[in-house]
Amino acid sequence: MQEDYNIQETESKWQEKWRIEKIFEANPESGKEKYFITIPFPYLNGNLHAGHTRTFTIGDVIARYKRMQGYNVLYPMGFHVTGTPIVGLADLIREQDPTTMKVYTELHGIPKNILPTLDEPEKIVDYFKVEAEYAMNIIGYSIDWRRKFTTMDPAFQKFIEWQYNNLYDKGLIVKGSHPVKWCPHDNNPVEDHDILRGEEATLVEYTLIKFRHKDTIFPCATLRPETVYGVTNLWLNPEVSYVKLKMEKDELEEYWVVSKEAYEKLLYTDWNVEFIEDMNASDLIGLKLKNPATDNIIQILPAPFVRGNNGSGVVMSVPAHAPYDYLALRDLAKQDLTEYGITADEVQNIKPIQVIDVPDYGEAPAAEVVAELGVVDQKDPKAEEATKIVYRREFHGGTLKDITGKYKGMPVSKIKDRLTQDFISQGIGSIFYEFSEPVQCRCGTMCVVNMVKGQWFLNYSNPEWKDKVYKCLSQMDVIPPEFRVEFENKIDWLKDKACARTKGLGTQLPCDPRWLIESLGDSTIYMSYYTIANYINDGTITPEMMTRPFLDYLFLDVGTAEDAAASSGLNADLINKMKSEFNYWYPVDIRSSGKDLVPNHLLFFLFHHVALFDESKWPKALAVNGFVSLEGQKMSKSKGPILTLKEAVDTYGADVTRMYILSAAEQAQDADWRKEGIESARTQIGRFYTFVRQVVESGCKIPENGDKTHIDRWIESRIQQYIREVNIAFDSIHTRHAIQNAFFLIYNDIKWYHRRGGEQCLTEVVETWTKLMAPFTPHICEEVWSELGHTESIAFVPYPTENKALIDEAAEVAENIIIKTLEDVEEIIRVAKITPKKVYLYTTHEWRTLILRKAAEIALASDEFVPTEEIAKGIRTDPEIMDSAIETMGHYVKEDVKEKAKEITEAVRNHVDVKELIQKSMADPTIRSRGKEGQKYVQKVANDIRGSSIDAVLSYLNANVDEKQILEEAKPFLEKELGCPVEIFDAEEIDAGNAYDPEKKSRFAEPGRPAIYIEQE
RNA sequence: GCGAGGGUUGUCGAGUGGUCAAAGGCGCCGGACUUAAGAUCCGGUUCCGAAGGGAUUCGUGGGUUCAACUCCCACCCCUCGCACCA
Repeated sequence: MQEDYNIQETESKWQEKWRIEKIFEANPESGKEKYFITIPFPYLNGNLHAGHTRTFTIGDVIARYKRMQGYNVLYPMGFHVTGTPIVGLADLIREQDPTTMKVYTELHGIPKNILPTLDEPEKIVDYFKVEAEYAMNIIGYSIDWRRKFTTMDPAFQKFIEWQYNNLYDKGLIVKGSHPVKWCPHDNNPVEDHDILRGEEATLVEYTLIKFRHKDTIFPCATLRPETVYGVTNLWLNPEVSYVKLKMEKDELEEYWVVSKEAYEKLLYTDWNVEFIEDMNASDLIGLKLKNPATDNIIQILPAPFVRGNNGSGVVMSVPAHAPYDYLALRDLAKQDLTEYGITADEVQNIKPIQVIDVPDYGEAPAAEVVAELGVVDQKDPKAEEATKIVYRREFHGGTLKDITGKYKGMPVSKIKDRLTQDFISQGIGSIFYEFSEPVQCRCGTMCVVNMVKGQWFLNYSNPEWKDKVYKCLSQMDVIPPEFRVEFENKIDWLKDKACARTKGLGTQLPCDPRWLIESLGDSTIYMSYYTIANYINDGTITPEMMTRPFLDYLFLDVGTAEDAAASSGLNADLINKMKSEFNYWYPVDIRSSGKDLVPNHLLFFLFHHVALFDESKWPKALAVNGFVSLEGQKMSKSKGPILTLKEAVDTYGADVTRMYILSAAEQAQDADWRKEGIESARTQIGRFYTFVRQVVESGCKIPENGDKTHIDRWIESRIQQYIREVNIAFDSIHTRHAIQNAFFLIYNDIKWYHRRGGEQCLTEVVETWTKLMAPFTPHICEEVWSELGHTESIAFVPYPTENKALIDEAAEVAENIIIKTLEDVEEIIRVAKITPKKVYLYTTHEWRTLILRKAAEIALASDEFVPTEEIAKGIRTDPEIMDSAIETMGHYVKEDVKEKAKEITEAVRNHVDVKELIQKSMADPTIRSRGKEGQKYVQKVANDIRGSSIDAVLSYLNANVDEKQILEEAKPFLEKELGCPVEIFDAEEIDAGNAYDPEKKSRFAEPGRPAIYIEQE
């Protein structure tokens, strides 16, 4: 073996071997179970970076693990190039934009003489696809490269056309309007990088409720449409300018009164707006109108807190639930309103109308919170706080009251969309969008929300479509499981999505070729394309052959092979062969991705699969991983900082990079890439190699007829635990936990084994260790594996599984006694600051073990006894508890579980109570003869068992170790470690007076814990 | 604001009711080895302690329990997403 492990040389050696032997080119094999794993293909507007490294490495490690488990694994890769960023990058390069030139030469590592030549999108794609493939090879990904493609390949575009034709025919592509951030000056949508101020702004959807006075509508914008049932009056601000407008949409023609600012905003909605006249607020205040939800007659009152630039400038007053309204009414009751023709009675007679039931509040939550906080009036800053509190409480805990009719009992948090839709269909509501904060374009103009009309949409809001997606999701594994609710929320949240563009690279929309298909359409079902991409790349299939009958037959089993053959010109047998390959690989077994893609790629992946494919082809599992930052800083492709995959591998090597990125954080968490961390990973790899080299050179092997020693049995037992943990961790993609067990913990035990003089299991243990690490660090493991005398690639060697026959509880209990005893002696030496001349160990009296046994017996004899770790399981499977849990719902579940847990715990405790233990113990003459000493120990045992799990006690008793013997066996080791002689006495020798025990330490001996006396120099 | 995740010992992070002063890595300190450095190995790393012990800790404040890092309530803080951008 090499004296020092040469990373670069060894890694490229194995990569070359893998490539030449084509071991990762996956073809269907009948009788062998397949595993199809995909990760989202990278977008090629830069080099692969640390974020890609993490996601792709997770995919590769799973692929390698599954391969070692015996699956036929397909791990393919393609390149995403559609959309605007690549076009934008080409523009920036052509313009020699300084930031871009700097970032792409210095951080993306593009040579200075090459970058300026990448001035067209196609050149950028051609450059980066080569770079990306190179990078993925030098890090050792086990990809089947015969299946690569880019989304601008003509054949792939035919595939996308086919997808959209099918979606269109199913009625899932529709025309409609949607709101965008818009600059009135540029007369264009503003993208995020065009925004000067308000980048964080989001579109807020208000419900507009139409209050009517004769033929004039006063539309109120609200985020809480349910409160319309509690409206007592409307508010207008006498200081604000109002206008009357003629509003037209579809067949509708209405007259609205809104603030002047609202008028400006309405111009960009899908209404036709015609200015009629200016209105004077004073003339409007006092008017009576009808609440469209309740038909109550209410009045318009003056309010200074109403802002013209917020919503429509017309505000509903809900004093029961809105502190401002409550306060304003209270303030108003003291004022003279005769100038508006409003009598004092009219104001004073207004009573809050409760709409929402909230726990802990009565009829008027707003009034209660106002009183609680001591808010003085509507100008008091505390009014804002009161509003927040009421809002939060009502939103989370509130339900609707009888007054809302058919909505009675519904939670406030769920009602908004339904109510808005119902109001719209009844002609009393509308939707109105507004920014969450002002947005200013780079040109200086304030932006508006513009409703773009006549746009093509994917009809994601379609309830039947959503239901199928829910169904699909419910049958899938989601890893980690917390993300399931995230997916459910996003499915719920998803509305129709514009799917056509005019800019960027892309495929023409077949139903309307003036448009390009939005680029996310490429990343929905392309995994199916991988299953035939090798035939496209080798020229068997040309783009012209990608006809609809062919693809329908191939992927959807629609039509016949003959039709498919006739339209494509392909041989029918060949078509059937491809079809069987597709059927072999599909569905996708797992799709693993960064969490940023949850609300888009991953969601659309599900939508498009359920829309097009048969249920048997729906994906099986989703895995989601966190981001990567660099030394605490967020990465940015276009501005930096960024660390490319290639740079990482060039500096540290593939194995180190792989191991580091997967051990830096657990899957769902964000990882921070730190130089310090990866450098330590590098030394770990070196340590691994050095250790294995020593083992190989020493040639230790279990002798044919050799008996295993205690320490051999111990290491074999320990290794089984790590094997089990690693497998469990793999199945839930806990890569960090897997590496902890497969590398660090195992290594620490191997060191201990070595230190204890173990050697005959070393080769066996090191082989297991190598196999466990092979998915993470495949190059060094291949190298070591061949050094260990194997000729086959480790990539297909069966992954270790737990061998229960090798678990040896007695060996572990015995070894723990030795470890603990050594630690105790060392601690005494340290604390007492003594230099030991000789160490004496005294094992315990049999009668103490007897007491321990009696305590355990008492506990175990009880019918109610449940070992601690079983308690939780027992509760979860108790049908009575589950029933009541389902009935009571929510947090009450936990109360029940808690009660039950208490009962069980109580039972265990009561059954090893002191009294019973004393009685049973004292019935035994051996113990009784010990008198007070015996009683004292009974007390202690009862206490210990009560205060902790008795599992440890049980395993000690089960192991039934001879302490004297195991200590004698470890004596040479202890003497070596302590650097002085060690002598061990058992209780019989002590009783017989044959033990040296000048300080009577032997009486402190307990089961599993020998007493210690250290003689000083 | 809404949704999701998270706040643990110098640091990165395990840990979901008892065996927890709390795994493992890193850093730091000390020792062994070495001509030396690195690597490697051993020990320590909250505080106190001349015998294996004790005290105080896990965002903040309350609560439940014989027992809480772990359960409940309230609050504070951090990260991500909120749409036509991939």
